[in-house]
Amino acid sequence: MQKVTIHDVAQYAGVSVGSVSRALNNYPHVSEELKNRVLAAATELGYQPAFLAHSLRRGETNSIGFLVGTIANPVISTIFEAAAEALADSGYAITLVSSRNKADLDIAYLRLLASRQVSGLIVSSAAESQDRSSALINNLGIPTVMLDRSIPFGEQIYAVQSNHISGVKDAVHHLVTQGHRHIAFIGGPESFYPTQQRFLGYRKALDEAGIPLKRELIRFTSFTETDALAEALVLLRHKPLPTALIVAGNIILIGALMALQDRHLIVGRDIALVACDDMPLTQLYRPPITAISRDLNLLGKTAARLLLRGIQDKKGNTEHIIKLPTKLIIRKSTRYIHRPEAV
Amino acid sequence: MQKVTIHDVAQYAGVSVGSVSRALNNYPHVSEELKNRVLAAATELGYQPAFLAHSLRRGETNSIGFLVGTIANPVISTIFEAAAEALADSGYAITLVSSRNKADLDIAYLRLLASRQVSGLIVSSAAESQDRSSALINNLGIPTVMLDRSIPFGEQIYAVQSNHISGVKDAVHHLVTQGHRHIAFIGGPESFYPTQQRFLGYRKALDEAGIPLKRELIRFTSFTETDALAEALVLLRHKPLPTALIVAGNIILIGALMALQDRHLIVGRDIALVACDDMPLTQLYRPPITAISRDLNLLGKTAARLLLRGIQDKKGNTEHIIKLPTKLIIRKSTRYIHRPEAV
DNA sequence: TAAATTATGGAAATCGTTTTCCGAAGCTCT
DNA sequence: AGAGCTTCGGAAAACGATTTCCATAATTTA
Repeated sequence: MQKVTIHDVAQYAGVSVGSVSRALNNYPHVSEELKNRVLAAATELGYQPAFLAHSLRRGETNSIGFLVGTIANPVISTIFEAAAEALADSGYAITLVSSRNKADLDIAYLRLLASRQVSGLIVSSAAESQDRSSALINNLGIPTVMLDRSIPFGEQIYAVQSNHISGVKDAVHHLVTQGHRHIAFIGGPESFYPTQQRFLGYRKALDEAGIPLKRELIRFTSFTETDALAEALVLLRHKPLPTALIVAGNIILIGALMALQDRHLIVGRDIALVACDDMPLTQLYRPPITAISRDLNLLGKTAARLLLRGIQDKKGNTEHIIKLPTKLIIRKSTRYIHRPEAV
Repeated sequence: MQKVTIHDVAQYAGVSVGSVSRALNNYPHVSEELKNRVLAAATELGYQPAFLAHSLRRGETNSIGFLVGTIANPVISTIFEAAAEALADSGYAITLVSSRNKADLDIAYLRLLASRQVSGLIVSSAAESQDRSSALINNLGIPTVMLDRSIPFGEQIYAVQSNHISGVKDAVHHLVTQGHRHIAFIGGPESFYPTQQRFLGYRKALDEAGIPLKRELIRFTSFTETDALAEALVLLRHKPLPTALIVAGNIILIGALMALQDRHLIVGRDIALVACDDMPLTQLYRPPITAISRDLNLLGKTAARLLLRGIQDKKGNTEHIIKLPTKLIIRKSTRYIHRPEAV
């Protein structure tokens, strides 16, 4: 299992190293006969071009960097899986780094990926201060796709986003139709783009329905289940109890469900519940939970496609932001008609 | 943002390139003064050694390859997250490839990772024919840790496994204590190591309890929810209905729960349920589901530690297989005492 | 037939580091 | 004063491929 170099192939095939390189890289002015001979020798010897030497000379690594806040989140990992398949089909390998949503690590990892000369970047981190990493991404000069984030100014920076605004608006409208007027909202950090968008949809929909915004029905939390549990408990201890709850985030949902169980509130009977992202938990919960669904697979594939185009086109003549739809899936958790109590 | 090379640093600091390299790599025979001057110049210019050139010369990439069947599985992604943190702390970056449990892709990706000269390998794929990939891993000569898999013969091959046997045995004993005698089992592919181990525990425990094995209470399925649903339905249509069901796999669990809901069977009342791996779904389901739990974080950390040791120690004087415990967490899904009906 | 094109070989430069080898200067220690 | 050690510079080899430059033979085209 010694490493077989291009010289070995050249010698084995009885040709020069230059010819081997030309044959292997589909250069012009190379005869079919020689090409076949080289290819045969290469497979015979099990030759694989040394990645490092190849990349050093070529100046590109055929690998892309993927930065996430955590991969231990089914939504993220599903998106990654889809993107990874598309990228692998195009011959790219992925270096995945997880910053645990720490801004310092975001910076460090971006530098790491840059120093490894990745051909492209997909970023889905959620650290509090996005300013520094945005500035860095701008300076790097590497084609970058942001996943469900607002994008920096740069030329080579793209984004694929979900239409959270219309998703949450649909949900609120649905709740209002059911008779709800005390609709609570709990989401991730206020600085977090999807939270902002969802909250915006929440406000717009309430406004359209002529329902005044009540600050005490709104909570923002970190990404941990325990924090979400604590914040949800605050919400559920409010008198009068909100009749509906919109949970903006799949991790937040876990904390919210814990809080509901802790308060012995039955979903769909004591309180209506809407979740963001349709996952096994929302489908299988008793009762099944109404969810603002989106195609995570499509999200990942689109990100990969956008990045590949960005790597090829040096001129940014493609769309920079792609917005994907959401779809409200109504289930039993919101299907009981709520009769507003007298005030 | 031009690339600044070691020559620039040398010139800027007024020293030779050799001295820069020696200073940066902590070589002996280099004065404090020169070292500081070089370091200052390096930070001043924002110098970062070119990864490719560095690795090419050094012969190691400081990166490890991670092969999974799919990362879109919370169990896998949680393990990955833990391992990634430990590896990153030691300065390694991870190239993650997902084979979608296809044997051909396993082989292709292993070759890819090898050609990229990864320093180590963590493998958690689950393709049907493990023979070819095992042979390949053997030949690669790269330190490798198998995650919850049986290990090939090789010198540099390690594994960290969970004690599924005792876990399932505990579960069966618990069910028997509750009065159950018709205990069904549904798991992943029969060739899949964790399935084999869990099934072994099932058989042993039944044997110890003096309960004969009934073939019609046992189903194996693929990794997809839809297949699991179909197989579970077969099981649940059996007359008489088994009074308890052990589900070996978190994806399988999704299909099983779908089947139970389809048959309008209430978990814990109509049938007792035990799941493998304690996840949000098992904790939050109504009623909460008894689970054979294991510390996924520890699993990942242990794999990373084992691999790092394997990379340093060339002599294999460390333990090659580490077995981690499981713990039965009893919840309401098995807490109703079952009264065996007269036959 | 002259000119142009095609197909190859051979040698060398290049990518940016690390590493080695040799030499020189300075210093310390008997 | 000579031996030995430390500290550095300068040059060059290596890592393994790609790429370029030039030369040469064979073939085609004008």
